[in-house]
Amino acid sequence: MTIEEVIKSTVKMDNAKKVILNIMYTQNVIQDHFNEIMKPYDLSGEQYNVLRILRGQKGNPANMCVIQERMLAKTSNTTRLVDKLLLKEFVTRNVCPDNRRKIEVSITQKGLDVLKELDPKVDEHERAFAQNISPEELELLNKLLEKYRTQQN
Amino acid sequence: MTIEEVIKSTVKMDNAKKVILNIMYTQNVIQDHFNEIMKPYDLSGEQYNVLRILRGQKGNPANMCVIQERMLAKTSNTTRLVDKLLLKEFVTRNVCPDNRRKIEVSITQKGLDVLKELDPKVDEHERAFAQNISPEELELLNKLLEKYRTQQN
DNA sequence: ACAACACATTTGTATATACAACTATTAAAA
DNA sequence: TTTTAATAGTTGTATATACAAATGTGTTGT
Repeated sequence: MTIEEVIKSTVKMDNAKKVILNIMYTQNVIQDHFNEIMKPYDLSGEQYNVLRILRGQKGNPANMCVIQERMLAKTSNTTRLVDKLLLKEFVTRNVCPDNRRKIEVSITQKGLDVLKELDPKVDEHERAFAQNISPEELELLNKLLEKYRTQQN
Repeated sequence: MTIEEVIKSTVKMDNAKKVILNIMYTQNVIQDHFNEIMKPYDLSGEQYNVLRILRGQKGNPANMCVIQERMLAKTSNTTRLVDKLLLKEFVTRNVCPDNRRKIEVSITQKGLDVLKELDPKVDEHERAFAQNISPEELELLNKLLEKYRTQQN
């Protein structure tokens, strides 16, 4: 399905506009698919993302600002995401003893367990899309996207 | 900047995962840039999108479900987006005389004026990203994205 | 020591997304 | 004709995004 078909556009668009719409729409499709996976676990995509970052810390706690800078959506509100994860007992939150401005967030065993259960489903989600194109095209797509979003002043 | 640098990942990711993150992140970058343009006009990206669809009707009103199906985010709440546009007097809303379940939404002159003022800025926004890659690469990117999101059962 | 500033995080407010439940209207079936 | 079902849109609730203001803590300069 072309992007024109998706938005039922009758007029011809140039490629610059089409790429923007294609990226926006593809992101929507991916996110909807991902949310379907998370739904039975009562986790949002961004909550999952925070858990994944915490697991990546390999036992060390992470400050709020560390979590923030590793997230895709740079403006999301880490405090409130962590609040939700706390309620589900997937993380712990403590004031940093060295610097009382900082907060140490750690993933709990319960959080690790849910991630482990999700791992194969997330892998499958990633592979499902990737299988639509060849490995060479996959690599090309990565390169093009990285080049596309980098302002060449 | 590669996607690994963006999310400060230390571990190696495979291309399937990288493409997903690249698409999600690129969409974020585009959207942030677009929101910057809309900000002085007190319009959100989705509100702009609704106005653009209404202009595309060329004088004819659009039902709520027509607007809905032409939007990128298929789950967004058209009622409330139109509410906001009504307050700004960018659209009108009337019950359809032939079928009282339906609503006819039309863009006002004030709405058309603000779109006209935005047109060059939106064009410039689209071109700014497109200029980072060649016209051939732009076309290839479109093809790859369309292929990528289409399940080949 | 104290003021001024920087830093880390939280809180408030508006908007948007996700999705289910609800209302009103029209169409179809019995 | 009455019931049932389908359609179009609205409303409610929870979560997330966007961004500014506020809070509390640490650091630096005088």
